[in-house]
Amino acid sequence: MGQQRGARTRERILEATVTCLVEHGFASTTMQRVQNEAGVSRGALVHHFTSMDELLVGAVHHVAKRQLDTLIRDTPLLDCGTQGREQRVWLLHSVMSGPVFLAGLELWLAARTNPTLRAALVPVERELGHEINAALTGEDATGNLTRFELDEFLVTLRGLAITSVLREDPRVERHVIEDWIATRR
Amino acid sequence: MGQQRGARTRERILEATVTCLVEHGFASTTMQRVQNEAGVSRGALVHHFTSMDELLVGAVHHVAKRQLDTLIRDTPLLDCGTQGREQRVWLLHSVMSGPVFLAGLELWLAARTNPTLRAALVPVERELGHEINAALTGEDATGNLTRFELDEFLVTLRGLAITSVLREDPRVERHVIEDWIATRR
DNA sequence: CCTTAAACAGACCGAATGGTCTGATTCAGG
DNA sequence: CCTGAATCAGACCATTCGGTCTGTTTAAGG
Repeated sequence: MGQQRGARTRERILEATVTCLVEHGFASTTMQRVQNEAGVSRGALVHHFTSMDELLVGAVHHVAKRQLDTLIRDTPLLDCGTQGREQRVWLLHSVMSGPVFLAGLELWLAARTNPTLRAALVPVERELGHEINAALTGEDATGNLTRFELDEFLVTLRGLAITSVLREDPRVERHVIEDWIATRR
Repeated sequence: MGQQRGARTRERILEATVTCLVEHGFASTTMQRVQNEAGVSRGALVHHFTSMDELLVGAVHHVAKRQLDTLIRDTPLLDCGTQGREQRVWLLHSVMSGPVFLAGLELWLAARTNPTLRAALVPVERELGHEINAALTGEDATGNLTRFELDEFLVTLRGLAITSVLREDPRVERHVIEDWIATRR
């Protein structure tokens, strides 16, 4: 059972990192804040992540894992046909929104000017993209999206996320998504 | 003539701030870096912007001004009809991309967790939105966009910006925009 | 039980940060 | 020319940062 102890505090730390990213933003996510939020000592934090960059890389993987989890959890529920098509769109929206995605967004933008973070985020995001692609696109099952539709809709979802950062307006969000569905039927 | 001296260094500082935001990101945009980039002393920097928040608020206005400048510079060149419609889309794209917009994006996301920055950015962005709205939408001139189309396209542009942060792929960008034009004609 | 390595606690450090303070310099108005 | 406000220069400071280090606890294997 003791095998789990280290893994559990590691999880606590990563979860605390996500919380800090969401509540304080990337610039104010410090080791001090993370260890306070996680309720661990400096020694524990440093034992699992020897540097700040390493912690952030860990957060990248953690966020991707969380997103992938919700994806594979809800994928089996999808129908076929037009109805399933809408379900896919809203499933994507659920994966690409909420606190976890917000933390990912902070990391995403920070990765632009942080080489280490970028080197970690690019392949992770690529793989997540592949998973999404495998789950929601294809020509066999009716209701699936095309590859381009997927990429395009991901762009829209990112735009919605960054937009709603300053203006919290669920109606516009809903409207844009419904219009996206309507225009490519 | 001396009236201009202060204004000129102030401009240098703001321009340096934008440069730092683009090259190092929000988290690594420090007063030290800004004064080095601007080539001014700490005294000069502090004289014009008494705090970091004030500097960032100044940067917000500066970025908005720069964007508005390119907008009103190119607006008179617009045609009417279908052709003008495409021109409007690409004009919007030129306003919502490039280094200046990237700096704005850093400020935008940082404003989420920085109350001072948020309080400054929200009204500025609203006014810029009004200017864009007045210039490119309406029912009188053929080729103009509807209000909703504008909001929707701005979402797409923000999504493209955040997407191309990690994957620099002009073809996808171009493809998405052209598809946007094609689907709502 | 005993040993050993993993896991953790917390004091400590140099560097960097935002911000203050005292002077020097510039320059417009009288 | 003189005066005073605006502008700038740069030393200085308290705090916080990421990171190191030493010592203690925990728990698994022999």
